[in-house]
Amino acid sequence: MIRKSVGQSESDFAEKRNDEREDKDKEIRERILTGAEELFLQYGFRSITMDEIAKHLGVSKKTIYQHFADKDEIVCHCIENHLDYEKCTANEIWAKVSNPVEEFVIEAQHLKFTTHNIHPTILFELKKYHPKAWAIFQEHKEKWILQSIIDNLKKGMEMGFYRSDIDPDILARLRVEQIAMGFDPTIFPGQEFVLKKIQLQLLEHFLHGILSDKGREFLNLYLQTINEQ
DNA sequence: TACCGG
DNA sequence: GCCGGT
Repeated sequence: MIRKSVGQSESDFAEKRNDEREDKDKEIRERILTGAEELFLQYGFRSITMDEIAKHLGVSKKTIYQHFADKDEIVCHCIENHLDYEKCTANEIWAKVSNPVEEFVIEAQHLKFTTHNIHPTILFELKKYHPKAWAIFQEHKEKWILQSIIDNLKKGMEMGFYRSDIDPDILARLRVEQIAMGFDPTIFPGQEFVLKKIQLQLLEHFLHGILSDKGREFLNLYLQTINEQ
């Protein structure tokens, strides 16, 4: 009995120390990922080297490679983190807005905010040099973004903000590809076009194609009150 | 930090 | 020559 309880408390200690080490590992992993993401977003994946990530964080490359197998793994985790974050903010926006038109507008503002200062060729670097991360992004687009836009369109039709004769499954895909197109530097060369202006134009064009009279009235009034603030 | 190999 | 990986 006694031996058992001593043994247990020893293993408790060991377990506790183990937990603490795992927490530390998690912490440094997250630090590496956030640091890398900052650099990637600003300069792109290709131009940022492992040396620069290490220097940016004030750690050695060795430390980084103790936590990640290679650069590709870091890129993939950055993408996953970023997509989780996007899901969270989308849910927060959905909880706050009063109708689907407002959701589109707030989403676009958020997109404008998050894409402000990001490197325009980032998505095409993913496709070319990090196909695994690209696949993660594509799946997110296909499953999650598409579905939330379909939901938005259906809800807007129910509420009478969108025309009743639109096909949500078709137009949701149009909208998804439209957003992607806005990021395509082969279509909109970065030197000539400003990302946020492109996305805003595309959204307004899309919205005016699906709005009912009621929806258009709301949008005009809504944009007016926003611009006054 | 220096070095190798792609 | 550069950069990921050791």
